[in-house]
Amino acid sequence: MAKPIEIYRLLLKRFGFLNWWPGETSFEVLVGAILTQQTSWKNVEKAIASLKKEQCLSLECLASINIKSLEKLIRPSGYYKQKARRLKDICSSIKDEYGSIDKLFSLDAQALRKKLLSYKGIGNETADSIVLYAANKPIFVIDAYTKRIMRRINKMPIDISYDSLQEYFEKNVKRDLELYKDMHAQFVELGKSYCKTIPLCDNCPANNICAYYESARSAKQARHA
DNA sequence: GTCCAGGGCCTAC
DNA sequence: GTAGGCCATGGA
Repeated sequence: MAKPIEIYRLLLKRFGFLNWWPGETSFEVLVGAILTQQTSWKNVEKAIASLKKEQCLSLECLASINIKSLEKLIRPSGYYKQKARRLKDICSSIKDEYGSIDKLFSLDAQALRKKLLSYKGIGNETADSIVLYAANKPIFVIDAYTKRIMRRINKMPIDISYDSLQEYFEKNVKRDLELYKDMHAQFVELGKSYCKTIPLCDNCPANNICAYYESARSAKQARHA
């Protein structure tokens, strides 16, 4: 089994540090996390730009905006009716319960995760993305790419649960904010570039990474022999 | 024209 | 508790 940190080192060498999820504010990151569900980041950027242009990228504005206006603004991010309704409701709830994003983010990681999961429209991955990238608390984000890659490299079962895989990473990777951020980004980068929906492909660079890892391990074993 | 993206909810079994 | 359907735009 390749250790997660070893896979990460290979990816880091391949892609370089990714400085993922550039958002001007933690609130922008939170909004982006919801809008990017099953949607390419480029389309999310368009929606965020519209919100900024209308000066509505704030908890107060999104909590009170007319729903049709919001739908129009975030339309490029897809599922726009659903996302508009959920985004507005989530912002209203946060505003009523906490008054500000900072107050919400002052909860500890697990309490924050639990609170986020109680909002309709925020599931495991979105909650963890917000905890990690918006609230800056180290929690490991699992996504479809991570699952596929771990299946490919470490023969993890395809139907492994979110919680189990998260537990595996958090048990095997030193809890470090920047490491957790970049490691998830690296997995996504690899998945985006090469893995797509092919569960086990030939001539895929992910396999090169596997091969690279295997040869490195063989070399190490040879040295110790 | 077809496929799919930095998911999650609801319903049926 | 889980498989299947649904939500929808825009780029490759």
